[in-house]
Amino acid sequence: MAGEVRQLDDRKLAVLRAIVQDYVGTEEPVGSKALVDRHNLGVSPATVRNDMAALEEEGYIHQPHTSAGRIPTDKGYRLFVDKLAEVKPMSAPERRAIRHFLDGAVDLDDVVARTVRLLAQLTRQVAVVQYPSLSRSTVRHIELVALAPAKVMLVLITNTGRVEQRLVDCPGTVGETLLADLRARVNAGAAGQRLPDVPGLLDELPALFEAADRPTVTTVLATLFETLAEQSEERIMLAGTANLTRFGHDFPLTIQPVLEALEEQVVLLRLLGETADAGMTVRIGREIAYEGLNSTSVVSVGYGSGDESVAKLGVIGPTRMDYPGTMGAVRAVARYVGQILAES
Amino acid sequence: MAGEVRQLDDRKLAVLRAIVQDYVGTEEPVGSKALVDRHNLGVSPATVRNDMAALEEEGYIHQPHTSAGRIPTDKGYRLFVDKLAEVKPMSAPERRAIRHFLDGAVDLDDVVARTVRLLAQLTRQVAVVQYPSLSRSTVRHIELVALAPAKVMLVLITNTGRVEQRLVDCPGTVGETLLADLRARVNAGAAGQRLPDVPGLLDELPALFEAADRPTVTTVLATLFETLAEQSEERIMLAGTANLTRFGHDFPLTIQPVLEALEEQVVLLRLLGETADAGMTVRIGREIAYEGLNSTSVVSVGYGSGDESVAKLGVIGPTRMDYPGTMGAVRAVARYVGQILAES
DNA sequence: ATCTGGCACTCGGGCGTTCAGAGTGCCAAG
DNA sequence: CTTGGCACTCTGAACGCCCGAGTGCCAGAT
Repeated sequence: MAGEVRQLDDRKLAVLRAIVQDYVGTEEPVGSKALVDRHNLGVSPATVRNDMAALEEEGYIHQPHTSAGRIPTDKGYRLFVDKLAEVKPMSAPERRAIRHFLDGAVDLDDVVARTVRLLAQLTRQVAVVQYPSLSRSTVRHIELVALAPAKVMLVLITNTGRVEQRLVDCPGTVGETLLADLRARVNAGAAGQRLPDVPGLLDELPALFEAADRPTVTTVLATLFETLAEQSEERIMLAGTANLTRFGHDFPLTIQPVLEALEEQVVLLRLLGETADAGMTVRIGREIAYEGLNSTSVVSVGYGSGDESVAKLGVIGPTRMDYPGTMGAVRAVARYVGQILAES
Repeated sequence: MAGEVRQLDDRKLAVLRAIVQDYVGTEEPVGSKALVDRHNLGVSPATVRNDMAALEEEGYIHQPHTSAGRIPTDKGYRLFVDKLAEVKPMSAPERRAIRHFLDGAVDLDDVVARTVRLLAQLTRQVAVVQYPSLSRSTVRHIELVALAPAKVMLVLITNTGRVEQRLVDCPGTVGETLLADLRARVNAGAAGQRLPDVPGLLDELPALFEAADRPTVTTVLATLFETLAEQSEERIMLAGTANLTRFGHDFPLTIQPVLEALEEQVVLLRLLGETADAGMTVRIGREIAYEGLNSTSVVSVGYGSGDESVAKLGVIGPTRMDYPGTMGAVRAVARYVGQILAES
């Protein structure tokens, strides 16, 4: 275990930290002289050069050309994030601003919309917020509405305030009494339950109805289960794409695949889905499975109304990002959204 | 009236048309020689040069530098769109592809999502689709659900399949009978009516209830009217932002304000809102009120299930776009979406 | 009156050269 | 192990050059 890290004494780590900080600030390769000038390392440039050579040897930094400064590699950022950086807490005014900004929300859509904008603004990067997921939330109410003799509108309302509706084509005419009966029984069985648990709880239901009504009951239930299970309905919202213009100098090349990725809800969902349930997840450059995002980093975290997370949110930016600041913003926003959800 | 146009005989118009077409194709200023080579105009480059000088005099084209080719101005594109170009119909295979692509949609969200992606793909530009607007559609059903003694969930279902929900805090406990009564009366009065008409039709309603119930009734109705009126809930969906990378050579400058504009739902809504109700609207460059989009053009059109439009959709691209093709795609997509909506 | 070929002129952009500055690696001395 | 010194490398900006595309204008042809 000590094998690889043995090489890196404290000063080398300090040098790496300084390189990351400077590079993030200036966006330019950083040389030995600039380093000792801007951080008081207490040693000479020559010494720093030796350390840099060692760091490069180990693959933490790299120089674009001979006689240019050094740039951190993905591995360098990784070490920085894991060992060298602290999450930077938001300042009190910032926290107040966050709270104030989120407090005006009127419904779930609005909460998510405000959150994603806020996050984009705070981090000056691209923000992604997943809607509170169906699978984690519970049923608040299920409504059945007769629209036509053989058409029923199914409306599912969750505790997170989300509403899903489906049109059900029934095999035959549906009487109002049957509908009322079904509605009562479905709600009795499902209300307050977690969505994935509902099918198991209701599978005896058709047996309680008269044979003639059973086809209708099973049809409605099938649609309900479908709605419950439907992963594809997981929605996300994003904001801050204009911040992509600050990505780098070599423009169109970097930005195009990212824009493409951002349009693929599936990609974003998988991205957020890989977030660890507890704690913050940071993925850097090549660590990201999706190719188009290989030159970006993703900072994501779960948020939720209680102590468990119902959805994820995060930020996508260049690997050269301010990790402590970004992580601080992401964590703070996630907390406040959680509180807002808990209150409503 | 003939005053200004007298200058432009048929050949000059043909030259303008050729310039637009070539410039759109090559993205480079087009000179007199290239023009006669690629279009058989039957005259010499020198003649074309004279015509170009005249066109420039009139402000239809402009040259970036002495001794460069000509580029159409906004005014030139305007003339091209109004007088020189035909909407290019989709080919039969294209139409089939459109239909096929849209036919799989399962609900309104899906229809809109598919439409916007399709449009972005067809035009290789940024597509915008507005959800069928509340104000144009009619009430299919209004559902009231008691969630807690003094909390009622209001669900509004429109004929376009859209569902809006609101939580209502009532001044006192709400009995199930009252709720059922209210539900019946509200639906009796509102079902099938256009949304903006509903408040007028229901304003006598509180008088029909007992005095004790009236506060509850008015509260619920107020929320309902709010929901009906709420313009801010008009939603849009967009796709194809990755196509922005093909905008031009002078990158970040052009793209940033556009990305910013695209994130402002308000801007996009106003943009679509300015679309004429009938026919297609093309706005070019400076004609667009919003500054950030001054170097883009917008092609938009209304779509709807019947003969009247319930919402708008459109495409945003560089002023140098293939107008006939874009207009053809926009028109075709709008038609098919209308049909899909009518069927469902 | 209109078109055309010819001609002189302009200007942008590509290309090679030069030059300064930043940064390095290495070495020998502290 | 650190440090100052030194020679070396390489990029990128600046400069000048020239080619070619394109123009405007004019005089002659139709």
